Amino acid sequence: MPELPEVETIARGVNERVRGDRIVEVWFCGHRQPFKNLPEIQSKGLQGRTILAVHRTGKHIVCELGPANGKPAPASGSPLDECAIHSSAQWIVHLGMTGRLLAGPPDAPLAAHTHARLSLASGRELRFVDPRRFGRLEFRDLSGCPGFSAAGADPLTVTEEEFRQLFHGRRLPIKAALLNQKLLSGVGNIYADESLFHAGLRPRRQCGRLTRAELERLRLALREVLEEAIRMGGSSVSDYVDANGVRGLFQLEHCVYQRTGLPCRRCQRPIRRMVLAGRGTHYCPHCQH
DNA sequence: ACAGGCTCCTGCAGGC
DNA sequence: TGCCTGCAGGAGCCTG
Repeated sequence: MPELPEVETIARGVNERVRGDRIVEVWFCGHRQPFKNLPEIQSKGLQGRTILAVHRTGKHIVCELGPANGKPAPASGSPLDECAIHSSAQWIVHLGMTGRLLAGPPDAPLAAHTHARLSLASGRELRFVDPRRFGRLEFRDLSGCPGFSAAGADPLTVTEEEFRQLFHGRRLPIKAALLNQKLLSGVGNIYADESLFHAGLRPRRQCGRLTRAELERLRLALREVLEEAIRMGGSSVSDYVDANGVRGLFQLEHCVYQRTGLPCRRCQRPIRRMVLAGRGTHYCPHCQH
């Protein structure tokens, strides 16, 4: 399931391949599910636009687009901020659990559950594939509404003070809070479990009762785990692949996630599993307090 | 306002 | 072997 590191990896890969390319033709399959606004609106909106840049915001992939039938993209290498200023529309992709965004040759075999195909002027094709259809696609014309921004703080850049404020006075378990995208954008089940292990905190701890030192340990653990996972191209559990269709390696580094009954990498005692906030939750009862 | 539970959806694993 | 059931989960919605 794609979380921040997987989405970051995909966004970087797609950006390298399609930046500066122009959308020539759009094909959507008829399923209602993945479209936040109507496929006809998205199709019409996307056609003829140049992809200025592709980047990650929370768990969303944002394609910054130039004006309809407008000028070609700015020279490559120009900073993203500059592109964002000139961006006149966005295509926002959320991968849900099983979504893939692939940039490849048009004659690549068509995967089952392909919901969108964007033909590009270079001859490449950008495809959105999503078997479980939890993913979402949205087109935004920025002349009519503001650009997309994640609801929560980015766990890679959130400061100590901001982080503390997010959890202050809340009574829900820290694991549930980490999964709440309105607080932090980008953390999902894998990295919530892994960061709580590295911070030595039990997932059920009430967030309002964590000490200042514990919260800071968690913030740093979260950042370290996410940055390391990005370096390794993400975690490939389920069927995650990057923009090239290549699997990540961070699943080999997991300390608790999906390691129920296996020995803890630190104390050798068995990892336990429970259900919390409706999610499978993995922890070491000896190393986490 | 907040917290918890249900729902969507499909592929896969396990049991019989 | 083949069928059936249960489980996995992000996020929006509903309820208490």
